[in-house]
Amino acid sequence: MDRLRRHIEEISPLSNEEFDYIQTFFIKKRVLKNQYLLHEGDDVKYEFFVLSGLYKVFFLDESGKEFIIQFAKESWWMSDYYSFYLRKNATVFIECIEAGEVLMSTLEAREKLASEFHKMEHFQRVKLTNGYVALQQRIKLLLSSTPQERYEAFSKLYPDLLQRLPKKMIAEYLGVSRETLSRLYSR
Amino acid sequence: MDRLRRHIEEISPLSNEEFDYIQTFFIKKRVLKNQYLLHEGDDVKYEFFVLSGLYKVFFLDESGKEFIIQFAKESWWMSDYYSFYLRKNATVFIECIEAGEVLMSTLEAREKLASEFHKMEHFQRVKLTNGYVALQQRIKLLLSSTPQERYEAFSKLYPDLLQRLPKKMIAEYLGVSRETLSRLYSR
DNA sequence: CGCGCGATTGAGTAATTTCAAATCTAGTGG
DNA sequence: CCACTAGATTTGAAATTACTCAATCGCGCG
Repeated sequence: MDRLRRHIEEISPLSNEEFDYIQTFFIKKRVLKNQYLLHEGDDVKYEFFVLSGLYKVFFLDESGKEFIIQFAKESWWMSDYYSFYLRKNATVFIECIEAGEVLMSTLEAREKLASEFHKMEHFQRVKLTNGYVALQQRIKLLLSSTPQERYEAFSKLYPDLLQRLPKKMIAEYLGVSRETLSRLYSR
Repeated sequence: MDRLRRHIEEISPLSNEEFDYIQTFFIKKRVLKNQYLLHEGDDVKYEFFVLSGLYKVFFLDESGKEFIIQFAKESWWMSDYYSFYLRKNATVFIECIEAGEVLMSTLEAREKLASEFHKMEHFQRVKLTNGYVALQQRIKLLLSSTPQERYEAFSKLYPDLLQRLPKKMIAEYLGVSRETLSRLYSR
């Protein structure tokens, strides 16, 4: 829980009482390697805050090919946000790559915290702002760059994930086949 | 200004006094066809709220090829958000496609409104949430779909823009060449 | 030592891009 | 009203690029 507190306080400092209360909206869960936190078709009851471990959010096209929407490491949030906010069934999977622990919380919890504490609404707004900007950067890359440039951008942005992830998954995140990615190194 | 009020009140109802105050943070500007609201390299002083007209946010790669990040029509917001929030120089252009009017406001204004009114912070958070989800949907499309599917998704999502935009620009938004897009129709 | 998984390599194929030319369209001025 | 121009769209053909499929390699683990 301490990680959550530090994470929120980077943006909105909290009193002990406040954090004690906020805490009650989260449930801790241990997650094993290869375990699914969310499966296509499920109700999306929760979003997750990563305490430890590594996870991927991905989907499959009709032919079964896999595409990774996001990775999530320590102090990152993840869910199928489209379905979470719109209360639809999940269109994506969340799978654990490295075992660890997550905090789970519901949409009701998120909204209640935001409405009761201006601070928390602010925190969420700042996080979403950063997320929005990051997604727009990724769109720019997907639109305009070669596999080579995508890989370089990824390496610069997430040098740690480069170490922790099989290349196959990086390829699925970049939108390139693993063979093409592999051939980049040889040049 | 009325459009702005209605837009905010879809999410956060306001008293007349509140809106009168909020209004003071915006400056109205007339924009002519082909006029630039933002040019690569500029300070990004403002974000824009579209009262009328149609605009595109785009960038150029090294070879001068154009890619469109977003369109903006009535009641949409636009800026180079990366540079706006991080106070960097613009990496994109904003150009007017159909003449109209916009409201301009600064980062200071946005932050001040958010901190003074929980309501406005909430409004911004909701907008950002929707934006985040929309960008994630676009990423899914860019990763996994053929030009055909992208075009169909665009048509379903923005049937009105399909009418108002030259196909060339739609191609630049979808990340396909205009020739490829053109060949889709003939089938 | 051998199995299994991920990564690499090779060859052929499919799809899109690029470049060039032709066609079409809307707006302008005579 | 017509001719003209600029821009957009379409079409054709060649070139490029990444993909697919298959086979091989490399390494860690039982």
